Order: sequence, then structure tokens, then C-alpha cells
Amino acid sequence: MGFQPLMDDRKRRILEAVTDDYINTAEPVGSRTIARRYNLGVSPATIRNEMADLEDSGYLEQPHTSAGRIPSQKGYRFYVDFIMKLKPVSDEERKRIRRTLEQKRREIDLTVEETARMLAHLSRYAAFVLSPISRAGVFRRIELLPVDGQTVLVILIMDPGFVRTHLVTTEHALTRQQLAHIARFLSSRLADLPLSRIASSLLRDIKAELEDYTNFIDATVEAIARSLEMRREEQVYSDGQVNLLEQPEFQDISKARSVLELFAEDEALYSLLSGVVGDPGVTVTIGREAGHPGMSLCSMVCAPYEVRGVPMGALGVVGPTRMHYSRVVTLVEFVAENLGDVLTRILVT
Amino acid sequence: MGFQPLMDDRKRRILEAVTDDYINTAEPVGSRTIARRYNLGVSPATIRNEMADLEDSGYLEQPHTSAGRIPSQKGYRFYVDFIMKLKPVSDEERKRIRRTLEQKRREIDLTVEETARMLAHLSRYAAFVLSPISRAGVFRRIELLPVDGQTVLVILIMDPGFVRTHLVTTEHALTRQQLAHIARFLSSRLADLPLSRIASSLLRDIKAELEDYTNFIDATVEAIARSLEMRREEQVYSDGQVNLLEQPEFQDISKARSVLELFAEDEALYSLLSGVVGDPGVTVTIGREAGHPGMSLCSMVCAPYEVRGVPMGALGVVGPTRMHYSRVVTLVEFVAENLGDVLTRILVT
DNA sequence: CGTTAGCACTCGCACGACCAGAGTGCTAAA
DNA sequence: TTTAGCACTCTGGTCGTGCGAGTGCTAACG
Repeated sequence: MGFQPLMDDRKRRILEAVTDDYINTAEPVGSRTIARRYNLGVSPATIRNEMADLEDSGYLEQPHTSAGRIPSQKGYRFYVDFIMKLKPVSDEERKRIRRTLEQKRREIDLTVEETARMLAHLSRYAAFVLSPISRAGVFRRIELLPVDGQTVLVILIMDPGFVRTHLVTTEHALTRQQLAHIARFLSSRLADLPLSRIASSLLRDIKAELEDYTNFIDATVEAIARSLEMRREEQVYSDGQVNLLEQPEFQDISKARSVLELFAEDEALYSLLSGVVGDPGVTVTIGREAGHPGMSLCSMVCAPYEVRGVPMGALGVVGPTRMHYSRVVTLVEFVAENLGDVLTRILVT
Repeated sequence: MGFQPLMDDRKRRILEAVTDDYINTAEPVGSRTIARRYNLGVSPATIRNEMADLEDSGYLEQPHTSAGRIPSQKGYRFYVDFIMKLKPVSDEERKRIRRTLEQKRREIDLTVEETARMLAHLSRYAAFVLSPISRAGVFRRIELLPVDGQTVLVILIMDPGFVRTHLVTTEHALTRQQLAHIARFLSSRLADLPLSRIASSLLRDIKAELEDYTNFIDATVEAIARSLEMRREEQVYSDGQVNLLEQPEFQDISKARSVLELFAEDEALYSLLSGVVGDPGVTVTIGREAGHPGMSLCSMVCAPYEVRGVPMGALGVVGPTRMHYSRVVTLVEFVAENLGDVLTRILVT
């Protein structure tokens, strides 16, 4: 930001008009339409000239000769970065968002799930929320609860109030004492470690050490160690994929499929998100910028949410590149803020 | 079953041919095609006459005059009940299924999730698995683990090795002793009760009693009681919805949407499934039989899976009415059996 | 020199005509 | 009862046409 590239004011206003109009109508927009609908005080002919220039510099493109123009990826980028006027979230929506987040039970997973649903509903696009796991957080302790004979509930407790549980079957029955023993040992080795540091190499070491130390059968220890691996923990909740089917750009089923497949594959979605999750503030990723084939027709508006300044996760909206950026950016920002607040209240005792 | 409605053999074979052909080609099938591809030893003209009869009795229908015929809902029903020859699951698939189920970690949820994925992959349709909760099972005990200040992990342990956990925030900090107290009380009241009996009325009673007994602030108790409600527990895992988009019947996006919406709405999906989940054996529900608008173009093949004869959940496949029933029925049956076996080994100590 | 009016030109698309192909129902003969 | 033959129907694809929207260019204008 800050840097304003050279573009004279009239061009800027025309690019704005084209983009706004195309976002609303999904139809290529011509000089006549602009002259009629937006009063720039100039004739269609002038607008035509300017549009030709804008096309030359890559901000607009023509689906085919003598149709109107539509914004190119570069055009959207410029629009998002320098032109668009953010549309504040309406009071009514603010209220609804706050209410939904408040009223939700005190369970984090449900809150997150509901957030995704709400975001999809309000944006009318697809939404996702990365469940909170603070890479900056720390491990606190582990508890092992015998459930019956050979089943043990592994409970991982992390920094600000996160809990993950895994049910594992062990090969040999372990006594409550033995389990407490292991739990204490693991807790002592892992406590206060930032989650980001708990790499598989460390786990291997610990596992080896644990075997020496306790003489337990490896399968048992293995099961516990495995449940320490965090990969799976950063779960993605998504909702509203079907909303995308309403968009004219996805009427063609093969286009719809490529983006729906993206959401169906946890892996793909996760790899996609991991690119932007670290960045502070609202990030807008347009079309091929995401570097993912299924996203070439889509844009993504994404923001991290924080608890006491520490980023805990991220959420966002996926829609066609022809997205209501000005509305969605503020929406995503507002929801992220509020989810952060709610989680702060849940987590920070 | 058992009852064989009146239909002479030739009609039956023609209905079979039409259905088989339509299932394979997705094109209305005419008398000529049948005469050519299936040697029934009669001419197209004869077949035409028979087909006209079959249409009169409602087994076939014509999309429009002088296109071929396609099976009606009634036709599919007859085909499924009396005509089709089940196609055994190939050895290779058997192996793959067994391997996938074995190799999966010992966590129930992951196993179930993976089962849905596998079933979708093998059937090339959409698949779902209802996570195991035995209505016939019994409650065993509850544990309350303090996580920090005001956060408590509620751990519900059920009959054969199921565990559900909920993280709840309480209004007032409770000591470990107090929690143990509550847990013991709740366990004593609920232990050995069949899950199907734990109705909300009972929970209300217990809650009242607990308040008297412990003098705890209601919000706390409320939170715990709420996590006892089982509704949410019967979770549905589904996968492969995008597979449906490959089917020619869903090329029209509005048709695709109605069924995708079904899967997106947990509620709808659940209400749909609850209808058939109780039935033993493989159930085939065709089109409007499901009584759900979004399903009118779809069929569902569903089977319960059992642990030691007790039904624990169900799984199934959803595809177009023009589904490869003969393949899917055996597949669903086989997977249900094997999932049951695997769970038996996991659960029964 | 920037702006604008006018105009010829280009496409895409919707519409209608047309034909080929597939399939039917009916009738009459085997 | 089955079958061959035939007239008829309907869909889907192809082709041509005209219309409308929009452009680029040129020349005139302030």
C-alpha cells in the first residue's frame, strides 16, 4: 500500500466503473453502459479510448472482439488495492454476527463450525475457517485416561485452553499407574514447548527414550506418539460450497467441479490456505495468484484471527474472481475480529 | 421378498435388458437396441409390443414420444427386488477394502471417515457413514477433567469402548474434588442405562437433583448436562459428492444443486437416513421413495453395520436412480460387514 | 490537443429451417 | 402369436440469417 501507481484519475474511475458493473451484472460492460450508468461527464467515445488504453496496459480484457470489457486479474488486483471503497458491514449484520457468536455454546469446535456457516450465509459464497491452533502457542500437558482393558484416551492440553483427544487401542493392558507414569514423563518433556517446535524428530527421540525408560511395548508407545503428531489438528471447516453453484461463472459443470473438488480434498484446501494464513490483515488472493488450478476462476479473501495478539487461525471466503470484494473484505475482517474476541473470552481464563 | 408378482418371463427379461442398458448408457433404449445387444430370440417388433405393455403397467416410461424407454421408479423397484443378478465384489476390491480398513489407525472416527472415502471411491457415487453409536448400547461412566481455571473436559464413556469428549467452560472454577464428586454422581445415575433411554426428561431430573445435591451454579451443571445430550453424536461422514457431478443426469446444474444441498445440510441428510437406518440388511431406496425432494433423482443403498449382532450405525451410497445396483448392493453389504468386524476388534476387548 | 460524433465493421447469439436418425404404433401377412 | 413393413413423430445437430451490442477509426470541433 501507500505506493500509488501512475494512473490518471479518469482511467481509474473507468476501471472502477467497469469492475463495479461487471461484479454486479456478470456481463461484459461496454462504453455506452458506463456513460449511461456512471456519470463521468464524458462521452462513450472517450471512454472507449480510455478502455482501449486500459486493455493495452493489461487491466481489462475482452472475452471476444466487440463484446464489452471485463477486468483482468491485474485489473481486479488494482481495483482491490487502490480503487475500491470498502463497504462497511451494516449494523444489522454486525448484530447478527455478534449474536451468533455469543449465543453459541462454549465449545470451540462448534463455534468454529458455526462461524463457517454464518460466513457462507452472509457472503453468499463459500467460506472456511481454520480451527484454532496456535503455532505460537505452547504445549501444556498430556493426560492418559484408561477407558477399558486396552483402550486409552490420550488427552493433549495446549496453551490457551485447547484440548485434543484421541482414542487409541494398545496391545497390552496398562495400569492406571503406568499410564500416569507415561503421561508425567511426556508432559515433562513437552511442557512449554511451542507447538511449532514439536517436530517429528523430537517425537522420535522421545519415543526412543520412553521405550528405554518404561520398557513398554512399542506398539503402545507408538500409538500415543502418533496421536501427538499435529498435522491433523489444523482442521478446516468449510460451508456454503453450493452457494458457488448459483454464480453464473459456474453454470458450466466442469468449471464448478474443479472448485468443488478443491473443497472436497482436505489436503488441497489446506495447502491452499497455508500460503496466506501467516499474513496479518485481510489478504485478497485473486485467480491464479493462488497458484492452484482449481482456483483460477476464484478469489479468496482471508484474514487471521487472534487471541491477545497471537494468531490462532484464519478464516475466509472463496468466490468467483468477480466477487463483491468491497463487501466481503469488511465482512471477513469483522468476523475474524469477533471470532478472536469470542475465543479470547473462552480461552483466556 | 419371496412373493413373485406375475410377470411372464419374456417381459421380465426385457425389463432387465432395458434397465441394464439404460444403467450403462444413460440413453433411452429402444427395441432395436435390445434385439441387437441381448439375444432374446425375438424381433424388435415383438419387443416393441412387450415394451408397450410394460409401459402400460408402469414399469417403463418414455421421456418423449419416439425416444426409447427408460425404467420408471416402479421399474427400478421391480428390477432391484426380483430381477437383478447381484454382482459379487471382485477379489481385488475385497482385498483393497480389507486392507484399507485394517491399516487404518485404531481411532474410530478416522476409520469411519476413511470408510466413507473408500466407499465413495469404489462406488464412484457419493457415500456416507453414520458414525457408530449403539442405541442398544449402554452408558458406562463419565469423567470430568479440569483443564484449567474454568475449563472442564467432559468425557463420556459408553458401552463398547466409545468415548465422546466435550470441552465446556464453566462460570465458576471447580476443584478437582468437586468435579470428581459430580462425575461419580452422574456416573452412578447413568451407568448401565441403554443410550436409547437417556431422554431429555431424565436429564432434566438429574440436573435438578444435581443442583440440590451439590449446590453448584446452574450454568456449570447445565453445561455438563448439555454435553450429555446425544443428538449431535450420531455424526454423518460423507464423501464423494463431486462424483455425482460426473453423472449425465446432473449436468444440469439446478439438478445437481438439489442433491448437493442435501449433503451440505447435516439435518436434511440425517433426517433422510434415520428412515432406513433401523432396517436390517441392505435397503434400496429409489427416487421419491425417500420422501425427500432433493432425492427424487437419486437412489440410496444403505446397510447397517453391527458389532456382535448389535446395530451400531449404517453406511450407504447415494447415486442417480440409474445406479449400478447390482454392483453397489454387494459393495455396501461387504463394506458394512467388514466395518462391523473391524469395529468389533477395536471395541470388544 | 483532447474530446466527440459518426460510421463501418466484427462478433456472438438467438431464431428458424432443415435434415438425419432413432424409435414408435399400426397393419397386414406368415 | 410373431414379424415385416411402413408411415409418422420427435429430438438433436447443422446451417444461414439478422439483430444488437460494441468496437476502432477518422474527421470535425472547441
